[in-house]
Amino acid sequence: MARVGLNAERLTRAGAELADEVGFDKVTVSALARRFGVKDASLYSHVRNSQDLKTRIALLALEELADRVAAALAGRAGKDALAAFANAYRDYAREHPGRYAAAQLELDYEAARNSAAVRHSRMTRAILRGYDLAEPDETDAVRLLGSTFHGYVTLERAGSFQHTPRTAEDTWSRILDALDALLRTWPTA
Amino acid sequence: MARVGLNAERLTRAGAELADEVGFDKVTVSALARRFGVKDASLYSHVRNSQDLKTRIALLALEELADRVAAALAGRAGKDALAAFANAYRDYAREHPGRYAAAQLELDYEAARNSAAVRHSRMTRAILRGYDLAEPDETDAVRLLGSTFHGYVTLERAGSFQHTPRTAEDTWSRILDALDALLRTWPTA
DNA sequence: TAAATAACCTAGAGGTATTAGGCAAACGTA
DNA sequence: TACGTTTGCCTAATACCTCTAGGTTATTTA
Repeated sequence: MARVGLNAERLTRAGAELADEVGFDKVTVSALARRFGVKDASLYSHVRNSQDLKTRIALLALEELADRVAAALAGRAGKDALAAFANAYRDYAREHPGRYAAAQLELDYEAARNSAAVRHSRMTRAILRGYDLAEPDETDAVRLLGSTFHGYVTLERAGSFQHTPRTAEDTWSRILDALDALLRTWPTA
Repeated sequence: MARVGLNAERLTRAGAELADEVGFDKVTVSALARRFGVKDASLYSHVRNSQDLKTRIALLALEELADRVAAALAGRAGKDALAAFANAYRDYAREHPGRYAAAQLELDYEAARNSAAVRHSRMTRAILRGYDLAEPDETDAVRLLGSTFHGYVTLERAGSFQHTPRTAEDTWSRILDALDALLRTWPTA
């Protein structure tokens, strides 16, 4: 029988594409096998199980996203860096909804520790260097930015901003202004 | 055969409990049938299908959450109202993780329009009355608050804030301070 | 080129979603 | 109270999806 040449990496990539096409929750071992023209059982030589496959897609998405953010951040500082970071994040979510959803998968401690999630938090901290915040304010600000960006992207994708004439685009840009202003005048405890 | 006395509402409530116990994504028709000691097929007289069941749970959660927020908001204004709103939101998510996840389900336009989601956005606007923002700033602020609170609660539940000694509690309270300050001095375009 | 390895297959068990059709309990009514 | 109707729950059956065990064959390597 002709061999297709499967391996964990090809499966992960194809799984990510599938996620963007039909939604991360609809990525199944069966659907992926179908896409390669092989039987379901054949995939189990390459990935441990369905959960393992999903985790791999999540890790791939985290890496890709971190790469993009890193590229966007290069050579920028202050509000410029803030906007570049935020836009890289939002654009990725819009271009790759399935992958973005995958990146939200809850990883266990060990997996998270070794994932690009670490790069993400380091890069967020890097942005804040332009704003001169001492600990624990910096940690609080990291969490604020992470929450706001993630929350915004999630709500936008869910269509929550479609009920008023104000575009998601315009609000986004004003929110970046507002966060920049906030970081420059971070209230002391 | 003894009748258990099922109906859509009891199923929805039990489904919500199940969601809190085992996670919203693990709420299945089978699991719910098991819980009532009946066959899977029996549930289909009361809910159209699995999707319908999940939507009902989502709508229930939205109502409950709106009720809580409304109660928390009563008689408060300004930062007091902001904190009450935010805490009601976060507390609900912590007490009812499954229901909170359900409330995030993407509803179609029609369902959203008739759901408590409308009350939510009205209440968010009510908070902002204490801050004197004109349109479109008010809409932008509504979106900022929604994004930040939702994002924070989601990331906290995912364990994203467990990797540093700073508690999620402390950061939360500082973020409320920061948002309050930001709303009071919202930057003009 | 024979042995070892790896890639894919068949078979099958078990779980979930859903439809169709049946029987019996509960209810309304004469 | 008996009778018909409604409706709650059941059985049966189809269709996917997940995953394991064990086999066959293509490819690699000694």
